[in-house]
Amino acid sequence: MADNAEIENEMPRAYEPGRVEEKWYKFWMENGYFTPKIDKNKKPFVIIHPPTNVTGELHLGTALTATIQDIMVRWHRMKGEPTLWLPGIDHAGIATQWVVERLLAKEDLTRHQLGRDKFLERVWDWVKTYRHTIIEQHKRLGASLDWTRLRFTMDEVSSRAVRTTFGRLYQKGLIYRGERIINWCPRCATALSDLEVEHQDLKGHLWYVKYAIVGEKDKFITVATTRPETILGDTAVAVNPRDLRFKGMVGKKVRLPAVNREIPIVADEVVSTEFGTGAVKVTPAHDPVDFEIAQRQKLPLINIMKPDMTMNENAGPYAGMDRFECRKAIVADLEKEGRLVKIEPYSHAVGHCERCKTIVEPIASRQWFVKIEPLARPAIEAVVDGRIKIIPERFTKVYLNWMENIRDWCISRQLWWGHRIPIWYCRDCGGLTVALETPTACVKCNSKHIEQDPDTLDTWFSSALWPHSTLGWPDDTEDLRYFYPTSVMETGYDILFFWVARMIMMGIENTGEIPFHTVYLHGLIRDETGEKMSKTRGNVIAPIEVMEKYGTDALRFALTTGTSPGNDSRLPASKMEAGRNFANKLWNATRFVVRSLETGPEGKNASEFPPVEDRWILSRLNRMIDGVNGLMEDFQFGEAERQVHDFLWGEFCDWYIEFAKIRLQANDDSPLPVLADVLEKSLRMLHPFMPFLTEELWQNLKKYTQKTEAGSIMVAAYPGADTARYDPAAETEIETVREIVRSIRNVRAEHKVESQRWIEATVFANASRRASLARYSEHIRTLARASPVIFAAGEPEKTAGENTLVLPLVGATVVIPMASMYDIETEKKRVQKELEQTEAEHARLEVRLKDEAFLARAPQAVIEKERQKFYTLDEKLKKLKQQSTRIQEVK
RNA sequence: GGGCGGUUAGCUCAGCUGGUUAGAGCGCCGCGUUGACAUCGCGGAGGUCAGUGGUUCAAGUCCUCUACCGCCCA
Repeated sequence: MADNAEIENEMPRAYEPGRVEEKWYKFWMENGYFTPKIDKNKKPFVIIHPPTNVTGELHLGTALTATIQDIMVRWHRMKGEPTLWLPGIDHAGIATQWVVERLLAKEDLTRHQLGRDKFLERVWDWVKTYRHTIIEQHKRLGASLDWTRLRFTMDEVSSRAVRTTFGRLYQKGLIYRGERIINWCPRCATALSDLEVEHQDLKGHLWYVKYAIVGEKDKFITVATTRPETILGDTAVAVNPRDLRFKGMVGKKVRLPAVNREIPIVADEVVSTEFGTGAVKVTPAHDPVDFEIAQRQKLPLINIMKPDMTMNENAGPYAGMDRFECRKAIVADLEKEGRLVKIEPYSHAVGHCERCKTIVEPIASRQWFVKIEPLARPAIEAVVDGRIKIIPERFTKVYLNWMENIRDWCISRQLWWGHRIPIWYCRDCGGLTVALETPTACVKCNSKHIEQDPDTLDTWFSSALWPHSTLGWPDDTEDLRYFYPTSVMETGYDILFFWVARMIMMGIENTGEIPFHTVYLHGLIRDETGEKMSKTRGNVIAPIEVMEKYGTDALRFALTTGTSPGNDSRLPASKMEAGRNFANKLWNATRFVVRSLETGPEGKNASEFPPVEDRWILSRLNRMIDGVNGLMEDFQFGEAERQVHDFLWGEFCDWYIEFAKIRLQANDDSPLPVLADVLEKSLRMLHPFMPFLTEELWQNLKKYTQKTEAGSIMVAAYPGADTARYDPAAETEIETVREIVRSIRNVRAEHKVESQRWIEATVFANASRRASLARYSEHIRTLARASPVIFAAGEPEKTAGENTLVLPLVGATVVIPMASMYDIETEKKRVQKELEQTEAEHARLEVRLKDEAFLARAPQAVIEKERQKFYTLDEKLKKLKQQSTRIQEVK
């Protein structure tokens, strides 16, 4: 086993993440732990990392994605499964091209001046730099990705998968070229798919414009529009056939203002009688609904805009104006001509480019589309029949709803950066050649005059293939055979349609199998005030800065602890602090254990009959292990992490270590093996969440415990619960001890006893309990600062002297004679309050236990539990009542 | 217009298939540097679980309706 990572001899007083993180990542890499060994007898666990956008620095969303995936992957790896986590980077067509164009702009250059090839060279340069950054940042996060299998969406293998898929779909008739309404982003100068458009309600106006009816003097029909500039592209006016207001109008013609074109009035079911006047203008080249009307009514399309959204020659006098300028101009003209009937304020949803937020223009254009319905059908089935499970479950409905109403996918982009469409047009015969390898001649006529389609494919086309293309598809590789179908697809719920849905469709289409059996969707990270983080808002937290300030494990802890799948979460600094504090707490607990082991070798004095506290912590440990394993299986990582945290801090540190100190200080080494064992197992439990810290501590501990062969905690076994260690008797007993200690601490605090002062305590309990509790007199003495601690039999209320505090507990009664610190008023209040609380609960239980329905219908175990509770409470209540009466007499 | 989620302590959130006196972190109040840890310890205050009606022996948890906030789709 490699042993090239150094542990410092002396552990510093505080955890310093900066000193250990890099060292361990290097150690893991050098030992090849991230690369799985293919073992045909074992079922692998596989996560294909959804490719990270190459334009960005690591942001919190990617940090969260990586952290959750790393948790799953490290956990499965520790369970001994061959585990593959495959990293990927996405070329991000539009975003990357934009970034590089902006860089060029600083040199006063455009991509057109540079030319396609030179431009692509520049993009590649840029991509290489940022690809490196992203990789380094993932390493910094501790992500145990198999870097030997790193893939980029534009590399050789992925590109071949893209071309192959395109070719197959084309041959099957599922890819076609057609003139349809697409979303045009004038800023990006490309078509977008429907998914890449964000709808936003904008306050605008509704203009009522009257069109003159041809051949009928002074007769008009009035239409309402939110976009008067599109009047120039109208090819009809449409009304609902059942709308009596327009009876007799259908078939007549109207004359368009501004361009003086004659267009028909048509009847179409789709027209709402509620909207505007009931008559709408039809601009088929600039509106999806109008486009459909035009298809049905056989109306011509008139495109009135150029790609940069200035008006073209069809706009007549308005040619050359920008679309918004044109709107103003045309409204002014209509007004002048008296054609404007009225203007109403009106808000409506306007599409914006998801990338650059520019208002998109719906425009009829010739583009490539995927006929999606045949692909969607099997993808729907896979989820409906449960082969693919979505977590959290509620997103199943969202997925199905989208899938069932899916529309054809516009896949061509007027970009240079991306997978160029593998279609060649023949200048001679007009035929199309679709090819895997760049062809030299037309397949139809063998002409050499062929030219490749200038456009590229939607970036999401290549990411849709990701789960199989990364494993070598279309080749029949060993990786593909062994690792596909993969296990889990983990990503944010905002990517459900972009990635997950399309991966399922394409995975099934290309391989005949589902790409993964589980989809795990996490929520979005918001800032302290609940706002979505964005560069424009300036509220972005850089993960690197957080890692530098608090440590990587603290960030991972903050991102995941106590969160639940699919729910958004906020990330205030206090959460990072909590992570850092926990790391430091654990560091110091380990430091204590390690130091103790240095002086007393482990196991030397291991007792054959371990003290109850040892049995207690082992019982608690195994219950925690059992609970955590169950939660992990159930994908409840946030809750699992919280339970490890609570056990380590609240039980191991707060109580067991304190108990252990008592024996250690008496030169009894017997707690050492328990300290080491519980800590070591807990570290393993925590490792998937906080990998750096746990490795550093585990290696420190390992010097004194030779139990494991593993060279690293990340390949040590994930603990399973040893139910033989469950020990209810020990748990009850220690709970009583803790209760006694807490009760004494409580009165000390309430009565403001000086911390240095020792107070007497007498513990009353029944004989058997007394015998076991007596062993804890030293514990109670030390932890509650009580001395002497006396154990007594009999009725505390009778035995106790006048000037005493009586603290009735569930397992015992503590009596404290403390005349010196006695504050009768405080004590009266305390007793009164406790009496009230106990009475309320007592009454509640009494009612329940008298309820025949409860006795008849509740399970026996529940009834018995409630009855026990009632008895102990009843006893406590009696004691409290006596105490209350007694205390009222004291002046 | 259709759908989904949220509403639990001052703040941010857990609370799985209904069953201890509803938890955590932060904040707040009081005390405290005894050899793991002040990035800490001990104690405490603080909640009619948004409202309404119902199912049940039993509801924060299941169902109905309502209000407010947020998101997705059209």
